[in-house]
Amino acid sequence: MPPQRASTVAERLRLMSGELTAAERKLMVALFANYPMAGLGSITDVAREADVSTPSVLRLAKKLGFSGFPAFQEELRAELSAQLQNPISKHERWAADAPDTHILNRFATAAMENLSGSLKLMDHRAFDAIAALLADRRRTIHVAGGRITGSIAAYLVTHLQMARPGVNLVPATQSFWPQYLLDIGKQDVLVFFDIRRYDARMLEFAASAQECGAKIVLITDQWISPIARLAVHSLPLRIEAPSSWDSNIVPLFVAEALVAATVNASWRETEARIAALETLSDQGRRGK
Amino acid sequence: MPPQRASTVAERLRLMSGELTAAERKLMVALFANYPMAGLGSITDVAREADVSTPSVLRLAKKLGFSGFPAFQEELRAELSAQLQNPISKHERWAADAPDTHILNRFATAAMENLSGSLKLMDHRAFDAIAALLADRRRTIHVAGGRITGSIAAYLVTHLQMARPGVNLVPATQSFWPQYLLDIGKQDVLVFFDIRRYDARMLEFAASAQECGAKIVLITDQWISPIARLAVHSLPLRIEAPSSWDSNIVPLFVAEALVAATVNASWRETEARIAALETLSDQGRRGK
DNA sequence: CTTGCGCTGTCAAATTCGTTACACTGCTCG
DNA sequence: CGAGCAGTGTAACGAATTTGACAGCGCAAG
Repeated sequence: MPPQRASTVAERLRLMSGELTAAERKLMVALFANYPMAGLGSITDVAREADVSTPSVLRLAKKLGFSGFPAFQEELRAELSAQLQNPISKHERWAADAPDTHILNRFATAAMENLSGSLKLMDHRAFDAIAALLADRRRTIHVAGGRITGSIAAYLVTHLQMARPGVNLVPATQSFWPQYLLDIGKQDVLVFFDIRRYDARMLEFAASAQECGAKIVLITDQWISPIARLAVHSLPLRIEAPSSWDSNIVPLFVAEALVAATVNASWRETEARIAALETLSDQGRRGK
Repeated sequence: MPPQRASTVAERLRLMSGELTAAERKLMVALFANYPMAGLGSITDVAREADVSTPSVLRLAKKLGFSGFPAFQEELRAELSAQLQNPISKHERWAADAPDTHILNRFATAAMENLSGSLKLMDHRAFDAIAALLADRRRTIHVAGGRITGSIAAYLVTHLQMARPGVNLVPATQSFWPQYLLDIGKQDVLVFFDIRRYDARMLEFAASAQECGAKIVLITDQWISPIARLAVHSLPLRIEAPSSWDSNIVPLFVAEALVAATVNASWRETEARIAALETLSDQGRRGK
């Protein structure tokens, strides 16, 4: 086990720099030349880079207190990893005065990790392409969700309807689906929310819709719904939660961001619509 | 030599994400969880981290166009090295390769600020008290939302119904409200989602419900709905978004956290219910 | 000049790693 | 319902790495 005094390998090396032999100093110089990347190859690579023999590298590692070269290397990786890690891990206190184990704080941590994890996983060009589809007024939009995700789908529809005409929510009742398919045209866009416990019926529905010529867009979890095979664009999201069920915060996030992107993409047409909606709402309010 | 089309391994993975198998997706998720460090251990480590077998890692590497795992790893190291020398990498990146001004990144920043701001604003004892009310099976729960927040209310109802009996969604159609009031009893709990553009009708409804003896719980924004005067507990949340409309991510967050807290508070009773639900779902699936 | 000590590189053993071959599982299609 | 297939894991092989042992070299002290 490495000593606890100096936290990093670099620090430990500097502390010991007085007691290093010639070969070890060559190694140190080579390592600092681009730290810590230079230490991440095989022991052979490191030795050749510093122009010393392989055992010299091993001897240095042991001198620094590691059990062997792999242990040394793992420490380097851990340091680098910590350095790269998102500052999210900076334990910024969440709910004031509540313990870290409080459900609010645990959920907050999970939500943050899901969000940043999803964004790393996500292809932003797919996102942009979806927004462009949604902004295309020649296309009719249909949004479908399952038992749980139905609320998210409804949320997306509510907002999209404020931004553009021709937006429909696919009914939750599955027996309506066959007749609903009748209204799906060649240029239509179908947005599916499908997260695990994937619904086999929804897959069938997607297949039928695709045969009608509709474009399929999928918002799913990291394990990816089978509908992905039919979709022109898929967004895999992280949805883990410290709970009996999954978290739909990130799907909602995506829905909101898609609406905003859609509005941006067709601002000229949307502007007037939003203004008209405002007027109508005010009238409705005053009228009562 | 790897193909030149996509410059980074991450990019290549995203391009191929549609053609990945289940094990390969697990690897992708694990790799992105801390990219690219997660790929720098031995092939055994990488496999264990993603919970797949060693050959699956190798297969993915070959699928991406590398001659073998070492070639794949060397590419990752090269990327990391380049990234470390560029000061750009200091920017904690959200969506990979997307500019900071991309709507996804702006929304992500807003979501984080809303969440941490809400938690600092929130009284966690009020939260716990609400959870205790929701967990009390002697009380019937009613959840109401407005035009926008209706979806969030529906989401809360869907989940609460899985955890306990006696949970109702107040219908969105306002003309049903008078008759709905008939069913509200003395010990009932009414959860309102009311964020700005507060609905005057909802305030009236809340007042009537309170006169029936129901306990009012309010989830609102930082400007606080007038219903707060009637409520036994209020949770003010931050909901700003870089968009024409407000963000309901934090309200959804609260809904999910409340469900989890409710489940925790009455686990003994809930456990059996969840198990029964599982059984019924499976039967329903197999039965069809 | 010689002796002894410490450092370093060469070599080979042991272990771990990367890779290939094969068998099993679950799904799709006839 | 059975055959075929894609996908996955287990197990064995070969390759590379890591590590220990040993011998040569240089330096310093006697």
